[in-house]
Amino acid sequence: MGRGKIEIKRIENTSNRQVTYSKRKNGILKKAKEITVLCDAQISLIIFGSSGKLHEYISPSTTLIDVLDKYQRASGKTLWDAKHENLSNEIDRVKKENDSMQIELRHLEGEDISSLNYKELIALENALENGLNDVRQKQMEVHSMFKRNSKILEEQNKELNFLMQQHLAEGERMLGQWI
Amino acid sequence: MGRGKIEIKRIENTSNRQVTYSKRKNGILKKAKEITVLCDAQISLIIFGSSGKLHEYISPSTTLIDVLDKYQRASGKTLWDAKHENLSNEIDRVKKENDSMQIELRHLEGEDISSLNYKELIALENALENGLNDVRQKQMEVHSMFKRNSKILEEQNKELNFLMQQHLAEGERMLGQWI
DNA sequence: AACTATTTATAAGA
DNA sequence: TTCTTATAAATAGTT
Repeated sequence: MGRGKIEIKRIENTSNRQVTYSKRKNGILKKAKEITVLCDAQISLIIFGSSGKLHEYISPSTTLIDVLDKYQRASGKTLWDAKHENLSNEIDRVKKENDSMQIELRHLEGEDISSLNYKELIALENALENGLNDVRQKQMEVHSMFKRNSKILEEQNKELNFLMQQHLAEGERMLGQWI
Repeated sequence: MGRGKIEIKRIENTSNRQVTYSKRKNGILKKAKEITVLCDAQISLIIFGSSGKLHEYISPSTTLIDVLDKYQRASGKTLWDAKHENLSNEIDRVKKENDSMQIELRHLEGEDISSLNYKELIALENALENGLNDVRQKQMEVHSMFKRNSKILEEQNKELNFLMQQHLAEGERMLGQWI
């Protein structure tokens, strides 16, 4: 149907392929319209060119969803449910991720640690100590900043000396409990 | 395209209409196949004749679901029903939960704490200290258990006394840095 | 984007 | 339905 006969195989020349696509796309859309009018068929035609551009035809007085519903009933294949299952699986996956994070969080917050063995307990302690060190270092950085700019450092120093005494006493007390 | 030209309007004669449907249905299916091969287009064609019989063509190496997914993305139209929307929403919700837990975890592990303000830093420190206390208390419980059953307690005690001296010295050192 | 020689699809008939 | 065939329609290659 043209100056020459062509084989039905991929057209390698890109611009040729695009021109042919454009022509035949119009052709098939026209055919789709004609068959719906002539034979009152119900039709859904969705085309993506290699560029990814969408072209569609849905017969009038219906919707794609109607066609797909009818398709499911007629073919016995499931469309929504298959999609549905994929989503459910993703939810399960994310929820499991969630649960394990929740457990880790609870452990870091000191809850449910009875279930841990000694090795896990040590690892948890290390994680907490590291975290605490980082936080305290950060606090110290913040504090240094204040220090440079503050005139009331002396007052604070006094108070902190007092607190230090308490800390030391507390340290003594805790050390007594250590074993 | 035939012995005579026909108007594109419904063919009233039923058997004529069915014959034409059958011919044109084959024609459009052939056209659909050809355009996918020639232009590597992705295509979904679903036809219901007036008798209700289903005919379809889906381009090879894809599925109707793939095409419909792509269709949704390209057209912005929603095909999946409310059930789907609910599931999608749940995924979003759970993923958000996930993200905030992840952030919290990272903070407890001492990462990304630069973004916290001082108040948040204090709260984090408290959380970590509480966690650490709980963990250490648990460790102490474990230790007590050992203690009751162990003969080498004396040796450990000596070592711990030594460690205590270091701890106190360290406490002094840290307190010096505190301001 | 038009043109046109050919191929292809198909309407009508058998 | 299927085959045949005259004719309409689609389109490949060209400009």
